[in-house]
Amino acid sequence: MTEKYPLNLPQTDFPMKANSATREVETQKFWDENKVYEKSLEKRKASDKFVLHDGPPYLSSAKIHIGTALNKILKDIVTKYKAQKGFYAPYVPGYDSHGLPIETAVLKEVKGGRAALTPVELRRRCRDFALGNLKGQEANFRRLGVWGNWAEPYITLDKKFEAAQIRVFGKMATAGYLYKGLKSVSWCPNCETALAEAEVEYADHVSNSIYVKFNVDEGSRDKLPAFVPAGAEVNFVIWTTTPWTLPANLAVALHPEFEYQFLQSPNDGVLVVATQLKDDFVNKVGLDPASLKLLGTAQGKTLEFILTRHPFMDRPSMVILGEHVTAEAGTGVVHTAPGHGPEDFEIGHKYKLGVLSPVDGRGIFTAEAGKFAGERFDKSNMPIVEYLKELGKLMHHSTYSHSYPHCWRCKKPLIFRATEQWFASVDGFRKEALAAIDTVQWIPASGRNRIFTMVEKRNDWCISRQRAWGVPIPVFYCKGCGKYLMSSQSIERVAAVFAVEGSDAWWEQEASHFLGSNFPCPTCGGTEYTKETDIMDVWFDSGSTHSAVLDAREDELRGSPCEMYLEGSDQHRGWFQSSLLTSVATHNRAPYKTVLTHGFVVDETGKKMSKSIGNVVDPDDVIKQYGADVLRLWVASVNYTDDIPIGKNMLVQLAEVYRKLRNTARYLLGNLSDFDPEKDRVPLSELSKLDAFIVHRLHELVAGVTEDFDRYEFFKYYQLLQNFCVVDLSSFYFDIVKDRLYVTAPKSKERRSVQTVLEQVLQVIVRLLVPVTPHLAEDIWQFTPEKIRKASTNDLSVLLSDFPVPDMKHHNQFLDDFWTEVIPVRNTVNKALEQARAEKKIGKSVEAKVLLHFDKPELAEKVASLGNTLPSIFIVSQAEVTNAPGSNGSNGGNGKEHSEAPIAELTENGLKVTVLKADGEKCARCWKYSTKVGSDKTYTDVCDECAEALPQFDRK
RNA sequence: GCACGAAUAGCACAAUGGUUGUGCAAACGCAUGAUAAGCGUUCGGCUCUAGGUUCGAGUCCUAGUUCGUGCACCA
Repeated sequence: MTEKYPLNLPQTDFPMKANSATREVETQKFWDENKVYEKSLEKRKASDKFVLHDGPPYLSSAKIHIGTALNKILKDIVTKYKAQKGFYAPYVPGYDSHGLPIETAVLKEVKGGRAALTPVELRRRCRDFALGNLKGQEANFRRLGVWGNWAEPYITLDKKFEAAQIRVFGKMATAGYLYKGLKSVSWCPNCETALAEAEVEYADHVSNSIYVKFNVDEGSRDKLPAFVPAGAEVNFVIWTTTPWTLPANLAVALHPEFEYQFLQSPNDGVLVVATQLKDDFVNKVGLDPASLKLLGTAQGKTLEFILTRHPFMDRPSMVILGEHVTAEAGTGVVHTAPGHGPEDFEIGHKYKLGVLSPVDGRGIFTAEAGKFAGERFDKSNMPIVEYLKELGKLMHHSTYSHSYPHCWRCKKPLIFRATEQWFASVDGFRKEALAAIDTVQWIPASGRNRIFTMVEKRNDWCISRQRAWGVPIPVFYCKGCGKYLMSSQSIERVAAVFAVEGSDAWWEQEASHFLGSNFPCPTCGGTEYTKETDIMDVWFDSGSTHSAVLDAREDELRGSPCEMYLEGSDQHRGWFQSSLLTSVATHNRAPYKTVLTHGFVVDETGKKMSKSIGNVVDPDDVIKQYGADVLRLWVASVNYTDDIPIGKNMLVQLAEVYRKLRNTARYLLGNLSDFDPEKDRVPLSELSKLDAFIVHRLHELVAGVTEDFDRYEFFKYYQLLQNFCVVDLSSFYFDIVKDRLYVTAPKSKERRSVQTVLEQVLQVIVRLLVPVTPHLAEDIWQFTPEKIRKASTNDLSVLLSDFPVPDMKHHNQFLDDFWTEVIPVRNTVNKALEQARAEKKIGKSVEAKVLLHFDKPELAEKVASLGNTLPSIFIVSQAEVTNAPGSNGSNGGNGKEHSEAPIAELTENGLKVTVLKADGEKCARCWKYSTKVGSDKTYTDVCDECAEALPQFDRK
């Protein structure tokens, strides 16, 4: 194009295209090399702290998934914002490195399994595996733009961490909160270990449903009601969905208050079932109701102590009473196996039935199971059913779908198994824990009830695991008397060794290595010990971070309690709870002041993500295609308290918004290339109504987003910021002001006024972008002219800058009201112009002149008050208010009567807009139409304004 | 099964009990001096359903549906 006349076109090297794949990585390198995170801490080290304590992600995989990315990004948004607000806001990332899933994953690769390795070898492999995954996860996290102390993360396998954890255990032990006991616990036969409640999840499962007859023993005949005929065969009928637990059966339970019917059947003798369940039973089993004769009824409690014969084991099974028997399903006669159910265990204890648990750790029947010995529990369901059938004890067999407990790690069905385990007695400090919950701010507030009811109802915490990869339970057994040793001194000795040698020492060294040769047993005085072989539940590891990290790194993290824990809502039963319990047990306080939770990531249709459906979004792919900032923008755009959707469609839109933000910045930078704030700023009081309005809107924006960030409602920030950029700036202010920027003399006050506003906008926006899109913010900052950077803080990195503070002196209610009325006028004018355009009467709006006639004189006056700036508001060449006092010809019109006919007319909301062809000729420079074109002697094809401006341009 | 939460345009989010809105997307157009940009117009909603309170309900109440989360599960 011919550069005939000079213009002030935008000048900037800030690229329109983000090129995120390389540019973001460069930016991150810049932050690393310049130690921006460390500098931010240094700058704030004397300030109030805001410590967000990282919940450690589990190191079972080297790649993070989208939910983990979301979590880390949320944390980073919070810490970056708090740092900008002037807080000392360190972030120490952590990793959860022990535990069953890692051990299982490692063993999968070992030929010969567990037996092929010594515990120490196995542990070394687990360690390598975990640390390898750590590398991968760290790279993933850093690529997200998350800042923090990556050089010194915390890792639960760290020696000092382990020592601290042992000391937490010690404090709980000496407080009397830990004990060893025989209980029926959830057991994963696949993982060969006990599980805590938090590790159990329910999933649909198809079980065998069987009805089995328990024949009354001859010896108990006299205990039966009198109406039972002598010599009759009497059968209590139980229902169960786990045939494999029958070998462990020791009793049948009735409800003491239920009424039981004695039914004479044609082929099965006298059947005993609860009255309430009789119809259901008859129906399910397929008996003919007419063939049954009711002999009489008896209350459950009258039938206690009757002995029945176990259907296939040579022993009696006694009738006992229990309140846990329900009338919801089955027969009201409950098969009771104390070794395989918590309720059965308790009732068994009451009746002194003993505990029979004929299943080993791998789920294989032991010799106690008789003919089923050697069989895996789940493989023996059918053989047992077949056997019952053979014996004539089976009344009915079908399948039954219900939800059933599964191991949340390996996803396989669990069993209940009575074993000796270590427990933390939640009862011992439940009251304190509940009180501590109410000292915490839960966001959203429903989290409080969630954890409260969980803690209120939870049973003792089973903290022992029969595995190798973890921190050992630091307990010794006296060889002399067999009693266990768990004193503050003995535990401290373990901690001291671990701090130096790590917990491998437990497997490498003898007990004397810890206790010395003269540590007398408090019971018998013996000095020879063996070591406990169980390790601690990993939840105890991560539950100890408040001590092992917050307290242990007090210089850096200022100790427990910290300001915030921020995790997915599943952690109410996980980390939030384990941390709370250990913190309350040792310090009688919560380890956090605020707990913020988010929901789970789902696909765009609201479905859970799963590999089998193939709707999984990989954060890596998003970053490759769009960059980390777009992913971060996604995090900021959604209301994370509920399910959080993500998908292709959303990402495309987010990328658009990102581009809009980027181009907004590019416009600002381009038009500020020649602006020196020190010399060129125009005082606020001298700005036009339009310019001052944008400053006002900017102030409103800052006030709004500050509130949003303080409430952690980032999606509101996202909306506000986007609306400001699109509605206030791009389609309104930028569009209007372009002409002034490009056309007026470089140093003219009109142009400097706009630049004054643009500079303010830039200074604010670039800072508002920091928490969510730090790469973009930094990119903008690095392309900001030196003079403008100097005008604020001239920080090396924008991440070191302060968050803008809303400034009331920029608030202007008058202008707010004014433009609230005038902007709709502009919209109406746009519609009228569009009519003319649709009829091909005009192309650009500057080809038009508009006449405005208002029903309301006040509004006419208001609009007319914009004076000669009125045409620019509509981006037309001339605009007149025809019914405002004194408006005649003063608004860019030529004062003549309009000779041409209107090319479009529109009446709307009390405003009539008439569109005419613009008066005069097109100015060769500013492209507006003017009757003054040609009036200048030097510049013969331009308008008067251009002619006036041109001499002020430097000749090139 | 119980509890809690949610449901507004294709998508993301708004709306002190008072005319359902913003952006994106889509369609059409303008422009070509923010240019792999920009602007305009248009389209798009029985605010999940059914009742109720109210002068007036997206909003409050009741019941239900769907989704989600948590808890409990049948021995």
